[in-house]
Amino acid sequence: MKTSKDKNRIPEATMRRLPRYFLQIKRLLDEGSRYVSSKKLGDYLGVKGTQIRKDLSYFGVFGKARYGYETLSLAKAIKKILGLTKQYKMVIVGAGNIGRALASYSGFHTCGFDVKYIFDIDDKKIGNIISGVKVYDFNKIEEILDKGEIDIAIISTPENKALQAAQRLKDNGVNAFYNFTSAELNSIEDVFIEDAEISHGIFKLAHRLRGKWPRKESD
Amino acid sequence: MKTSKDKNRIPEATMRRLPRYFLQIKRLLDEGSRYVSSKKLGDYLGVKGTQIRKDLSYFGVFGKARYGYETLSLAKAIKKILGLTKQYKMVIVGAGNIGRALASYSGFHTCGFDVKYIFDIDDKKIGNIISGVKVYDFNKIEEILDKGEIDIAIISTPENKALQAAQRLKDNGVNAFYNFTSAELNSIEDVFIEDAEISHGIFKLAHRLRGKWPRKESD
DNA sequence: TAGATTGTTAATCGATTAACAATC
DNA sequence: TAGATTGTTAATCGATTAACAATC
Repeated sequence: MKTSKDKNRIPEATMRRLPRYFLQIKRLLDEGSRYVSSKKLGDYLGVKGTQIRKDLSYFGVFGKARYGYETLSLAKAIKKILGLTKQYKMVIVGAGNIGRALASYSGFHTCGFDVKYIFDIDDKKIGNIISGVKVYDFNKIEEILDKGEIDIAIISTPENKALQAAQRLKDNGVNAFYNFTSAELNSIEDVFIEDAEISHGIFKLAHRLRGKWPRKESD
Repeated sequence: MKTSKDKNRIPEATMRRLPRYFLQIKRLLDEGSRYVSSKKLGDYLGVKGTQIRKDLSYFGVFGKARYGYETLSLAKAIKKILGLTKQYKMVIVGAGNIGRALASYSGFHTCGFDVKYIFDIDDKKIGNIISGVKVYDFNKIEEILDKGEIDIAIISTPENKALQAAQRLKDNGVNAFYNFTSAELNSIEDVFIEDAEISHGIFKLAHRLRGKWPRKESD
């Protein structure tokens, strides 16, 4: 496991907030706001102004005293930080309920994430078209994918197939995984993993409902 | 915003790990393991043994020196902590791609989360049955729901409808929300909110692919 | 017993925030 | 100018982990 002890490393907490900053700034842009202060942006998101200024300072993003941040250039800066200036090619592995929903998810396409292939092992699904994307036989994946062609794989298989699927994708040159199963993919070396297991969130809600605190992570 | 400064408060970071502990222990139970050490459990999850022992100590969960933790009683303890000993009644608001996938998501039902109603405002969807659950007219929600009947609402509407939908649900006695939209629901007072916006995760992956660090949040 | 593993303490590390001089 | 807001420093707060006596 390659851990960077880089002094210039971006704090994880900052990275968790950045997508929310980005989406809120896009909303402000849509409304025609030209400037936004860290205070005002923070109020929208339940974050303190100092926090936002500090987060942005890691990236050398500068506002103007008295005016705040220019929305358009801030949006561009965060877009660059988040790596949204290039296109990403994705595959979805597992054409179940979640996989199909993700294939149709508009948020990917509008931000430069293109689903190129969907894979499954079910003959009834292979050959189908989901949101304009064809379902291929996962067992023929080596014939279909060029090495290095795919940037990100979404894993939406049954839990007990997730690890072997991800490993096989890695062997084919994929090294970023968005994992929607509850499987632990930690054992795969030298790849990026983002977990998005749905039941985790509902467990946390259940805990808070029982215990009655706190309302949000950020509280 | 009611923020507990309780000294006995469970750290957020602990709460984020607990669901993963729970699922891994269930896997171990399925394999027939009767005991597991904090070291071994941690190795499965990429977490240090001390971390696990500390997390569990907040809840007064005790292992046995030399043996570790008894899997069955540990599973029961975490189940209780997470509030999974009771049933939760849910509604899904928005019968789009994500809403339909969630209605069919087996992870909810098997853990005691029951989807009672699905709501939408589209006449073409109202009256349909999705995974055995009927789609109702959101505009008649007050006639359909008894106050206090519903524990958790899943928000899977378009972004620009999310806030008003959640507010209307709150007015009908719902005070926990699992938000799958990118809308910010912070402005609703005195409710529990868990965000699960899909694009946030893919943004973080894109950032790491660009910058090449770090592989996982936990690294 | 011997040794593996516990729960807890204290040290370290990282993230948040109050305070404030600089500045537009 | 006057005052709002910035970027940064230093203090605080919270989370992780090394160390270790206790214990099964």
